[in-house]
Amino acid sequence: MPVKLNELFSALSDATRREILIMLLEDDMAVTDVAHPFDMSLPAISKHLNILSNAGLITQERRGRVNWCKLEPDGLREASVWMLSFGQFDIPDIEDLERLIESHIDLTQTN
Amino acid sequence: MPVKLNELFSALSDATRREILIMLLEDDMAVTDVAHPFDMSLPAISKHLNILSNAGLITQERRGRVNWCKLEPDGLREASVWMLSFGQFDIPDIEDLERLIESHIDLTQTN
DNA sequence: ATTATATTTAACCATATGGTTAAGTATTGA
DNA sequence: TCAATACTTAACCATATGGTTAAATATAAT
Repeated sequence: MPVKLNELFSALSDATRREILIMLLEDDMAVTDVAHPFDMSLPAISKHLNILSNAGLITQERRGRVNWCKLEPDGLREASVWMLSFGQFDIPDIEDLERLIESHIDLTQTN
Repeated sequence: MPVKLNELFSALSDATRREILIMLLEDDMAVTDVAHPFDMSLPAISKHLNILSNAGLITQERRGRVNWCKLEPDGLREASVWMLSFGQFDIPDIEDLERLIESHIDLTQTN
């Protein structure tokens, strides 16, 4: 099942969903725990997680009554290939990248 | 003026707009010429071009009565950094990338 | 068996999105 | 000057999106 660029980019276009991805970078999480930091209802978060699943960015695995959410890093690959293949810009400086990875602050841009 | 990830990813989530970007990869184009291959009204294309402009993906420069559209490749950089900094996946194989760049077929995915 | 926990589903709502057609604005050409 | 060209703007419409609350479901704990 090929990743769909529409759904992939659309999933990434929402700040809440990007924040969820960043949280999942740390560790797998239950839905309730994903929801906790957000000023938003649980059903709203549940919807966001479905959108991320459909975009192939996360997977969910139910064990008992908790649904574990796990980052699916391969999901980003297709979009990154699409963008890189524009080839008009350099791959960003590796040190900038490392700095970004170390502190995720720059990733959490909310708009 | 920092690029906004919401607007950037949202702009990229539409197949028409991605096709427009690919067209502009070849050369700058007038609005009418951008619109030509699409089965869609001129105002619709005009709106898409505005969205791409606001996302920083293109610039428009009016000379006389024609509005020239130009790809702004730096616009993609911020989103690519965001994605690459997830760092969980390898930068795609350079040969895959070159193959993609040579034939844009894989870029024109319509969904 | 009953209750609490974890989550999804359903119904609803306001606003955003992507399209349309019709009218408006410049600029160019005859 | 008048008409054609190259757009943009306005008004509208259907559907999508992102949120809500209330009810339903399934598992776990008492």
